[in-house]
Amino acid sequence: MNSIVSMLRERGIQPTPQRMAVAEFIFGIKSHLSADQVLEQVRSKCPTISRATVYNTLNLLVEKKLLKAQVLKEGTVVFDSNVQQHHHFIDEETGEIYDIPWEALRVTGEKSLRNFRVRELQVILRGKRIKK
Amino acid sequence: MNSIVSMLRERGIQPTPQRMAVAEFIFGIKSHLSADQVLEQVRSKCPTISRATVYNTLNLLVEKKLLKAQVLKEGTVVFDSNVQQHHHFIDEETGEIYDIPWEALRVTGEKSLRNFRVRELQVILRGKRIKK
DNA sequence: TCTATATTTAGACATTGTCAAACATTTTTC
DNA sequence: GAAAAATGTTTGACAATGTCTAAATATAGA
Repeated sequence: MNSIVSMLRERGIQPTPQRMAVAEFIFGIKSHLSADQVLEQVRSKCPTISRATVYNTLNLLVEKKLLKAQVLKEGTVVFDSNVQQHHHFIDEETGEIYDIPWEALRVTGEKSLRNFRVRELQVILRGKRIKK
Repeated sequence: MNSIVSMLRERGIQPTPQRMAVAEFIFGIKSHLSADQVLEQVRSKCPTISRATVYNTLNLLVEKKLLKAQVLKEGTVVFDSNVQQHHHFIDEETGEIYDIPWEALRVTGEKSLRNFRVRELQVILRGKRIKK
């Protein structure tokens, strides 16, 4: 039985062909893509899908906590299939986004902030990725 | 002598009336506004200024390090007249952005990241601002 | 002043995102 | 089981953000 079908059904999402095409694509990659980049890729499997449906589906998956929308790039939201807490590194030359494991960094002091109830936090690092 | 005029001249920026209007406005507020919000406000002082000039001027001030462009809001860059290192808190209900002083938080571990040369970092906190 | 350079402008264009209406599906009623 | 109603899904058209160009305007230097 297709695991993505049950994943969607568990959250009360009807697995229409369009939604399946989007979900199968986005859960099959690790990169951080914009909605239009997802559209472009999904169209190769499902050429008639509309832009609005891709946007609707991605936002629905975010609402159902299967996906996370991240504000990391200028001008566009990117979608992250990693919904665990983690940080991000952005290569300033290429724009490429890399996940940094939660355990790699430690942030302290947010508990002492008066006037702010912190629900989540992340560190955004910028610099140059070093080719190994 | 007007301090903004000398500030611009020091960086080799000709202080035209349009640039002065943008600079006086943006350096006189603490909020984080988008280019179109700046346009709207500046037009009340200088009604004939064009959208392109506001975009050009803001980007020029960023290039000359008098302003920092921040990717904090979906869909638009915001401009921050605080160019010192600091963190940001975003109220998830209102979208309001608050500066968090650099000293309020401590981040450790970024020196040990293999494969990444970190040039700058900031913590992005999200939650609810508590009315005092 | 004349000339070269710098700046501003309106509008065209590209990209990202939203919305109301059209369309399809499921449920209810008989 | 068919028709009607309610619900859910998809779509094209539209709005907002940002960049670019070419023409007009302003400024600085000889």
